[in-house]
Amino acid sequence: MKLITRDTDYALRALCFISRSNAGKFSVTKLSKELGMPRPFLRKILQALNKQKILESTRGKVGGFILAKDPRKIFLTDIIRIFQGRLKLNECLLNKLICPDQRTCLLRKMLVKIERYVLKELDSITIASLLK
Amino acid sequence: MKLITRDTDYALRALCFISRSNAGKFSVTKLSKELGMPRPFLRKILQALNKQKILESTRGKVGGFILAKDPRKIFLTDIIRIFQGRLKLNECLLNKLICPDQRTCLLRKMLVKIERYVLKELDSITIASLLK
DNA sequence: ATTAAATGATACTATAATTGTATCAATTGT
DNA sequence: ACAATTGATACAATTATAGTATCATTTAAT
Repeated sequence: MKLITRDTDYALRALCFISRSNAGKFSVTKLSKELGMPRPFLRKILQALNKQKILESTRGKVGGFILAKDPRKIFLTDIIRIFQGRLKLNECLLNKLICPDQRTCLLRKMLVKIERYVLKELDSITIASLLK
Repeated sequence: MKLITRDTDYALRALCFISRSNAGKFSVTKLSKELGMPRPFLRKILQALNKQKILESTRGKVGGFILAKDPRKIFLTDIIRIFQGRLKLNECLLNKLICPDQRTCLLRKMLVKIERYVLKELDSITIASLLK
């Protein structure tokens, strides 16, 4: 039962690192050394962030990645969605419910309530807010 | 990112079913038919509940399982712990943190806050509370 | 006693998700 | 031309989840 998987974690740390050092551009090689993450894995992650317009890439020699957005506008929920798909805590219970009648299933109601809270909280977290 | 896995779900539904029908004892065969769950899997689940003193079993012909506890005293967190282990939403981030300094890592603080809320809510749910 | 139907214990298998690696093509500064 | 980069994508390894199978033991009924 984890909220955040490894790729989300790596993505967050890379984004924070890039944000902090306003140097601008970093290659995967540099970042993976700096952050101690497996290079090919980090590369796949940065490519995904690029596709989703969170990062912007330049190719060729001296290429690399820079932030494409204001860190105040990069939300934790964005990143989670990219690497973990749609945010849902209680998928398995929405079909096969304890109560035959979905409208009255108490467990579902309670889980939905919890989910709403979690999403609201996660949505209040941005890269900027993680930089202290 | 799911809060509740299949075995927890099955366990909850079986416990609710047994609680509702105050008939008392049910064999796995009966329950699996009644609830539409794979028999061997449900069996493993009921055996685990028995080991944890949530259910009580009688062996031999006409054997089966009955509740060992008041449904008001069977908590969702108990069941989750049995099938999904220790309740922790943010394991992966407790070691490899975004911030080098754990004491000041904001993400960790936020996730811990979320976790506390979720645990508190889950802990307010019992089998009895799911019976309407 | 024997048998049928149940659980206890436990090993095994299958599937899916997570966590990576590898490779070939295209781009670009020197 | 070359070296260092990213783009795209296929492949592999590991782990978690979901489920099956089997042999031993217990017990009620015949």
